[in-house]
Amino acid sequence: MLNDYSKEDKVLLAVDCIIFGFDGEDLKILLIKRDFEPEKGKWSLIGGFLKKEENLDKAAIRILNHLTGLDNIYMEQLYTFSKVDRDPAERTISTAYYALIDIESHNNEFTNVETSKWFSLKNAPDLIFDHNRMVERAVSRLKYRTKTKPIGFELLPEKFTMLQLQNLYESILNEKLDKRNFTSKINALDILIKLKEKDMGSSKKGSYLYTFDAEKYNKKLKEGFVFKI
Amino acid sequence: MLNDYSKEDKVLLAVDCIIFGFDGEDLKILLIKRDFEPEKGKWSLIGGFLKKEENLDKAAIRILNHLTGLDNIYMEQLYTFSKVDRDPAERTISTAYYALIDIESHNNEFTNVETSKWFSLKNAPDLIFDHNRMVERAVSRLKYRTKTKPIGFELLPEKFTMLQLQNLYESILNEKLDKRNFTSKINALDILIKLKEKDMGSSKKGSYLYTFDAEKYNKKLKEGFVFKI
DNA sequence: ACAAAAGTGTTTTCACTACACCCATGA
DNA sequence: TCATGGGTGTAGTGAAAACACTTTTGT
Repeated sequence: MLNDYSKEDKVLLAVDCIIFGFDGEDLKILLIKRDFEPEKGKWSLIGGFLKKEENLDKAAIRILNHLTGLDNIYMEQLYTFSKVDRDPAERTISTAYYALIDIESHNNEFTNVETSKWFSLKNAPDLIFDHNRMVERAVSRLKYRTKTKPIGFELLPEKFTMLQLQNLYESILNEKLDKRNFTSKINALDILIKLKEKDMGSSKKGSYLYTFDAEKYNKKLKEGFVFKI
Repeated sequence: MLNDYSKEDKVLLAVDCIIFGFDGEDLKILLIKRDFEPEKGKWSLIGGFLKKEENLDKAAIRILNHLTGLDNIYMEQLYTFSKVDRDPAERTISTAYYALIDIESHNNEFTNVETSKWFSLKNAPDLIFDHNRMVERAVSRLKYRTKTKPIGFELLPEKFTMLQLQNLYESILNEKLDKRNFTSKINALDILIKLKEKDMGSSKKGSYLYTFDAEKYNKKLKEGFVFKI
């Protein structure tokens, strides 16, 4: 006996992406103005539909790349949203992914999408469908992840100052941190390389630049190291 | 302009359930022997397909109820698995849910499914498709949740002893805990009611029974209390 | 010389860990 | 009376939090 799959309902499976960015000040998300019905003209996450011959991770990468031109971006599956009437036009299920990108380094690559815009999380507009809930869930996942994995660096340029890193963590966790405690905690992790180079942009004295040492981090992981902030 | 949803691929969306139970000794999962092709005769999670007019949570509840008769069970969405050839018979996506049930109290309700069986996690058989990966992910989610939410109580009878609770945490976290430290940590949480009643089954002295005080817990939550073990 | 941001240590506090003996009871 | 599991407290250790002054340099 073969189970009769053919009797079962098939559905459209969408993928929506919450794209986080950081400009040194605020945590931001990238939104687009929808240029088709339903909800034309309202702000929305970028999204698309899963194709039969790809898996969800691939679909998310494709959709992100298609709308932003970006490649090689940190992405993670978040949750699958399935309220029956979530899309008034048609029964769709949506698997949400979130992505972390460094705004500064990729600023010029966005020219092909005139309708997209970065919003500070705090004053982002209302979104279509259940996209607000998706963003909420993404934010809380991001909080958790940054405490337990070094994914924060995905949001920063390759070289960054300790203060930028602290600002990033403060934006994500939405709380003030103590400068000395933060610095010594990060230094204790021993996964950054302190460069000879200084960033002279923000002060007369200048502040040292750091990079994330992925190789060292992975080596430490294998030895049982646990990232924790 | 309307986006042309009709050009997009539709897929079968399955729901698979990892059902955890606890018998006072070991953490267990409920599996069924598949009685249809493909993979007939092999062990598998219980599953079914999403129907057009229900959301995933409802589908998971329906599937669990249909195969076990159980109702009012803690369930949580885990992850959506989408490898292209995960089901050799047909392109399906599967959203996994995990459920927590108290084996003792529901032991008799399983009579309608002769092909289902509880397995200790440690010596569970190999499962079909990507179900092993689903179980792995469920176990690690369960570990995290039990540390940060009082969901462990879902796996115990309404009344339980401190030792049962400790055994449960030891099974889930897969490590030995210190009896005195565990007891005082739990007592410090102040979310259990110590009953006058004793369980005389396991010793001559008898051990006090407790129940989870959901009302108190919710009240404390509102006041900013953070559950942490 | 002074303004403005960078950089740096110590003390206190609190949570977590390790650890061992008496109690109550049924047989 | 003794064997069995139940129940309980304290001291020590280590991580996190609180906290302020000196350095550098461009203007």
